[in-house]
Amino acid sequence: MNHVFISSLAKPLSRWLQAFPDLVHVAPESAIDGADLVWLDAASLKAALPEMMVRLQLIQRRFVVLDAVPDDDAAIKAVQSGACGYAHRHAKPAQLEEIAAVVDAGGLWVGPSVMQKVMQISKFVAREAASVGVDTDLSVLTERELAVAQEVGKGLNNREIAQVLGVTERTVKAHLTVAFEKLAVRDRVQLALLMNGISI
Amino acid sequence: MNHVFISSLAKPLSRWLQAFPDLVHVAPESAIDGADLVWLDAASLKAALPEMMVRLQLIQRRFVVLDAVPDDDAAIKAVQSGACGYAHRHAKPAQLEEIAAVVDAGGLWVGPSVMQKVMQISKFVAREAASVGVDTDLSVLTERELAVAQEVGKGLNNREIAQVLGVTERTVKAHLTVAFEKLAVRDRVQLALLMNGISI
DNA sequence: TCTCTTATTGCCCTTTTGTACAATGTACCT
DNA sequence: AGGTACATTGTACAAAAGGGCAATAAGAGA
Repeated sequence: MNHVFISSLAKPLSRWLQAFPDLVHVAPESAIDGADLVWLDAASLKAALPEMMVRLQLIQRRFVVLDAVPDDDAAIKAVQSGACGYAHRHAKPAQLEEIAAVVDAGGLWVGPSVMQKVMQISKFVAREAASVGVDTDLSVLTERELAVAQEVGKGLNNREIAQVLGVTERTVKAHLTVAFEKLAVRDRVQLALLMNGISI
Repeated sequence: MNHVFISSLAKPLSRWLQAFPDLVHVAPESAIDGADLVWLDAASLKAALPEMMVRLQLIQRRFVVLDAVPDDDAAIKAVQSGACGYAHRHAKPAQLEEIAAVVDAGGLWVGPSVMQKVMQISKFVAREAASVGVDTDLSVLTERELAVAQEVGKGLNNREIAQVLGVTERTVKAHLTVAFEKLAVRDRVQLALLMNGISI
């Protein structure tokens, strides 16, 4: 994993180096090509932070904000600006690695108190956001289960799916039974809707 | 680390065992003394889950909720009830281990979809213009046929639709038969997609 | 009044779906 | 070599969906 730390410091904190010996440390104006994860040092970036976050969000780059003060409100603001994590800049190397692992797995890392506040905010929006269609985690499905599910999403019946995939109808049913359980839907109608990004 | 899995299953899922070979698997009524981390299988615990969470929160025991449903509302609710994590019960062993590590480090673990919703809070308003949808000619349907079709579009089955509309299942079928013919679709799956603006 | 449409439901039937309980074979990993 | 996940298929069964035939009822209109 490729870590890029952005700060106005002369050199990165030793803790950062300890966690990621191969990290790249750059100034605010520098390019960040090829970075898997960007770490922003809010304490030294100061006023440049918001603009920096907007830029990273636009190019869909995952980033974590490191702050001198564990301020919940700042954390929420960071997450709303697209941050995948918010932590103390003096966090222990082990914790930094932890955060990197979580973010790499597609997760969001913030402290417990912050998370509760974030949850409060998102509670109201959750339903509406769901109606827009948030990506479902289809990675739980195997290749064949996914293939069958996609055909269901097109409106095909079992016989047609069997024909398309070159298997028997029984096999199609077997994949569907597992897919229903994994995606927690009741039947093919709900699966079809799910596959088209429609929340049930 | 001492893992205790609570479920109503006869034996733990193989994925759990793979992640934690030394796990302890117990029934809902059992004691959980000496557990470092408790995993609750929401899918099998069902209605007993909320009470279980309250109990664990009271004794300050760290716990993670495993659900068959990737439901973000449930995730938020779980965290608000004191859960340190919320994940899919079919999550891969590596992910379960990661969650355990995060929680052990005092963190909170939620999945990508919850994160996405949180991030979409600010963006949501801008996206409403995009939801226009292709207008199918639904005017050929009578009032009741349309009502039934709309419920199908939500993923309900005939019994539920009958209940909602206050008629018998037979009546629902009758309306559906006509609706299929008028809209030139074969079955309820295709109708459900059609009602959601998805071309077949 | 008589007709037409729509809504409703029953009985009975076929087809489709969905599951339970297996078994077989392959690939991969420890 | 043994374990596990995955894909595949079988038989058998239960549930749901779908439809044919037919009857009743309400409302709108010629």
